[in-house]
Amino acid sequence: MTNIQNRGIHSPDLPEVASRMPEDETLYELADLFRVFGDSTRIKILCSLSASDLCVADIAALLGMNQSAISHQLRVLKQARLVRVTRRGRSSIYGLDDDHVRTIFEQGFRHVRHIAPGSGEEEAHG
Amino acid sequence: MTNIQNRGIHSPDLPEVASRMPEDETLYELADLFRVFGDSTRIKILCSLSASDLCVADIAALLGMNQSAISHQLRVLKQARLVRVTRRGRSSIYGLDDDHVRTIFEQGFRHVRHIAPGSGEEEAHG
DNA sequence: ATGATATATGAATATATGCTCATATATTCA
DNA sequence: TGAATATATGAGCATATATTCATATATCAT
Repeated sequence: MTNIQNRGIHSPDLPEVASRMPEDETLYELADLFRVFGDSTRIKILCSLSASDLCVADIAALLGMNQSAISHQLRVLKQARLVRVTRRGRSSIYGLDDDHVRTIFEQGFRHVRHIAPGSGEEEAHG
Repeated sequence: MTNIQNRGIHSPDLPEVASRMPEDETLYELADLFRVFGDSTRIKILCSLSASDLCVADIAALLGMNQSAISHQLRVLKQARLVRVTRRGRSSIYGLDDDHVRTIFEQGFRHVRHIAPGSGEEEAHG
């Protein structure tokens, strides 16, 4: 029989899918958030801070990078509300802003390690 | 010899932090993973696919973008193992690869909803 | 005040990346 | 077979971005 397999819109679910899409603004914010995680320097910084609050010089020393680069990236992280900063004398002490950061981080970790979420214990890097 | 407040390494935890840092390779993979989430087009694609498996043309129609752009991004998502593809006739049906994707995605959602909108500097969306 | 230390920031640059266009590949149907 | 449809891909361009360098700002010690 002349069964029409594919013409125009292919999935009958498409209107349903469209109706379930969040606001564009929300999706942009989401992409912005993940983009901040999507750089190895920032990942290393977040990973360090998940272990302990640290000043800029310590982070730079830990990562073997220059102070300016770290400071620039800390600004990005701060603007994204992923880290908070407290002035302490001459130093700025940075720390993770909240536990969402840790959670997102660890989910990504599980993914790259191919470990099922919510399964057994895992080395806490934070 | 007066009291030395800060010289060289500032945090006594620094060696401990260093010892807890994962392998560089792992951190690069983690950044690579998040970078894939860090684009609004790919986020929209993932969001669509979290509702239903879809062919390329449907995704393009849904997002109002041209087929080539979507295809290029689907390749990125496939290489990152965030989506899987099944050939069905002339169409390629894409779907989320596993539930990690959904979980990471939803954690991000919680974060952006948790942050008070408009309370910080924001960049242009891309 | 001066000098030393710690961090922040603007400009410049090199690289990365997303999109478009044109085209190639793959599949279905007449 | 050839036409039509669906997707994939390479090249080129425009934009974004991560780093470095130089320098500004802020704090502490003398």
